[in-house]
Amino acid sequence: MSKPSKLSERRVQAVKTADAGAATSRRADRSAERRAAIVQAAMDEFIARGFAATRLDDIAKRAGVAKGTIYLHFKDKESMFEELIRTAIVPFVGRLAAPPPAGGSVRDMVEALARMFLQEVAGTRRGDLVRLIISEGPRFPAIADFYYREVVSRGLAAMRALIQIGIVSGEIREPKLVQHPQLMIAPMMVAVLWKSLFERHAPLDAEAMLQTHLDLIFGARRPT
Amino acid sequence: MSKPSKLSERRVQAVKTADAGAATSRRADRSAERRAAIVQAAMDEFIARGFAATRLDDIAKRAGVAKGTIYLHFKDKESMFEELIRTAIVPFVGRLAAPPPAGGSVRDMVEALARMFLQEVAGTRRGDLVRLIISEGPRFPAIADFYYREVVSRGLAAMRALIQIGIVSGEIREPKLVQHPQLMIAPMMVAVLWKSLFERHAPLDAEAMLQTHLDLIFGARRPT
DNA sequence: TTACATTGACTGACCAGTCAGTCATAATTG
DNA sequence: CAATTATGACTGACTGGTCAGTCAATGTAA
Repeated sequence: MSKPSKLSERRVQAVKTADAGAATSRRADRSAERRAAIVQAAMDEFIARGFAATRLDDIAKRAGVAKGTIYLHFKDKESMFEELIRTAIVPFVGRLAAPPPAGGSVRDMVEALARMFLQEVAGTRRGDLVRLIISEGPRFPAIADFYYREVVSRGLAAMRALIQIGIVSGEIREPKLVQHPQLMIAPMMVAVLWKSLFERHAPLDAEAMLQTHLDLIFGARRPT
Repeated sequence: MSKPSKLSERRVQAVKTADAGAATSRRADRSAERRAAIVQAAMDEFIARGFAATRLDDIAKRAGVAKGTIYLHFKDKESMFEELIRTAIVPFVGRLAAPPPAGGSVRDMVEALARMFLQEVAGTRRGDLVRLIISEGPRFPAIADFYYREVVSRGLAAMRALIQIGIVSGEIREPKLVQHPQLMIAPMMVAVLWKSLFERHAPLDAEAMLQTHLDLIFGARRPT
């Protein structure tokens, strides 16, 4: 690149005058906005049509941008798709690791996690994202790998830890459960797919199903 | 490919001899064979690549047939896909309805069903078919409808009936389960998807998981 | 020979990716 | 500060390749 000697001063000035502290020029702002629009539009299109059937022209139109602009931000359709999904997953990983909502009982903790999941994933765009990953996973091993590493294995590990605690404390009677944390997650998975595929055939009360599931694992709640 | 002049005589003879009486001409036979080859090839390609990314040229090549031949059997790519999936599902529906393997306990019946499912679906081409339906369902509502009507609703109804019996007989303690037969199926679903997506990251012992699942619902087995 | 099945070259629509040109903005100069 | 020049983000018409679907020619059974 070239000498950024005076440039930096200018920038600093602009910052001092115009904006609330971030060191961004107008151009960079606009560029970032556009990138965000493209990401949003691409997400919608890929979810609606899948990778192969999605046209970059449609993404561009939806983002209010010329097709060429897409190629200023992404190498090609394929890497755009992969980067997109990675980007969408990352913030969710934070959620998984961050809040160990230390309620009293293991059941309460599991319930809180599961509710959060149902709330924020099932029946939302994120749910469709899960379906998209299931769809395209085999053809994009990089994505399947990433998803396994960042979400599945972590999620299962967290669940396994909770189960372990539950077994030690006596809340969970079935010790083999620790070997199959997938069993804890399975109904949530089914809920996500159901909402995405069959909701209009037969609406699913995921909350009620969750309660029944928890009753199976922790024993039915004593009616207070 | 050279002149098969005598070959035809041969064939006719073969038919007269070997054929078990069905009134099929040589032509009809060949046509049926070809159709079967196309169906097989198309299934493989669609499973491997999804609808949009599958090329009819590839299907034709794999089936050992010219592309035009496909259009003698199917109207176009789309209806071919739909018909294909319908055809693949139908025989499986028979299985669902047919064998009420009247073992003694409900647990044994559920276990038999689940094992059959794991054996014949998880980790096989049929499992990939399930994944394919999940993938393309939203873009082929006709297929999602068909699948819901013929497989999902029937499967759940059958499971619900079993659960009802289990509750009445006291084998199942949780009465709410009858409202959520999906809970019975969920681990099987997860097993199918797991095999298809994550088997190479972490192999899943679906049989063991099933046992744990059944123990959760029916209570742990008394060690004999 | 007739009637039907099969073929594969061909067509036209479609679409990912390119690039020469435009123009708002940033930097420099007076 | 205004005038001038440089930059690079952005555009969209264009290209080359791909692929669903067609059909005239050819092969095969009846």
